[in-house]
Amino acid sequence: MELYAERGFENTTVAEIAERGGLTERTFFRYFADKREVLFSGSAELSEALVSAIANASDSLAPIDAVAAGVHAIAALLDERRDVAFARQRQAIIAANPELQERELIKLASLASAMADALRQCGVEEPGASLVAEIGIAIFRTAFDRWTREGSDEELPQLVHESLDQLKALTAGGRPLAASER
Amino acid sequence: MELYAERGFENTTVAEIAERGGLTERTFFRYFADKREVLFSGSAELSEALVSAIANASDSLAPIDAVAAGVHAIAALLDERRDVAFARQRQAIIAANPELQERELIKLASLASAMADALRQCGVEEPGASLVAEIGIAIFRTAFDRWTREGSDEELPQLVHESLDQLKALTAGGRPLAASER
DNA sequence: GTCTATAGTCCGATAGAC
DNA sequence: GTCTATCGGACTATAGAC
Repeated sequence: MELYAERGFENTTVAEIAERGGLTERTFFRYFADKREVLFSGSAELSEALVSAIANASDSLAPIDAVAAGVHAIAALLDERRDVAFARQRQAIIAANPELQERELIKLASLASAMADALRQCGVEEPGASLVAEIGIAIFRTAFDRWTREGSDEELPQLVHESLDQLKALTAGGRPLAASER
Repeated sequence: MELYAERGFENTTVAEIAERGGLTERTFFRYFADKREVLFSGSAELSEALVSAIANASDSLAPIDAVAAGVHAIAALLDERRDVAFARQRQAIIAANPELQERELIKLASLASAMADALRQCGVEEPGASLVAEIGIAIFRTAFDRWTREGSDEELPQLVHESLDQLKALTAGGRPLAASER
């Protein structure tokens, strides 16, 4: 994090990271599959929190609300685990580099996939499970973006709640499409 | 495509691609930023179709239906441009390699971003514009996945329509969450 | 821990199109 | 004469094989 923040991700070599950490280059690659992965090591924990929250959600909840419970679990974890300043610095590093954005997106896709699995366990059928899981990620992304944006001082779980309400309003739909518009 | 399909993406060198194309390695890199980009060169065209469909959509449409019009435009383009067999082979190559999946995700994110811009032009406010754009991508992904899956013979625009209907049903929501469940 | 293939960049040369 | 396309070779860092 220090090196990436100081001189940027692509101007940092693995040799430099290893040196500052007091190990060899080879040992770095034993712990992290590649240079990007250092910034994403906490994602397995998020996935577990997400899945267990959905599994424990009442079956009487609509799928979208089960997803909301899962996203709230992630939000609570992030909100407590480390401060906003940390998340902001990390996001700034990622925003400055397309390779890191790619890695972030695939981590989020993996969260979506875990979420879809959990929903199927609760009896939600495909392709609904995958679809609503993607929507869960969209809610999370929107809330997280606002959380890390300078100037916002709301707490993450609250922002998640707001995004969910917005989603419900936005997807309510207006008049149906005429055939010519499809 | 041929080489990637024959021996896999990571077992193909740029030198081999260049040789089969009758150019040098250096020239390959003039046209494509990296080895992955060859598979994603058509995405700018999709983005243009998406944006202009949204810009031309009636302002009386709800945001979600404007997005639906955009996604339908992409679907129509893909459905006409090349056959399903082509899309299937391409998807199989991508599915076999995480690096390619990363690239695909960032291309889709770029589509979402273009869609959010177009929605803001039509007067949709943030963060709603970004949120509903993400949802548009989720609809597209779901429909496209089913389209390229072996055994399905429905046309892409029809699958998009089905995914949209599903989404509306799924996000309708059940009972509201109690505070303890958030 | 050592060794190596390969992606991708930099600098520069050349040649044809308009 | 300017612009653009191809090419050559040297170079570095990543990442994988052993």
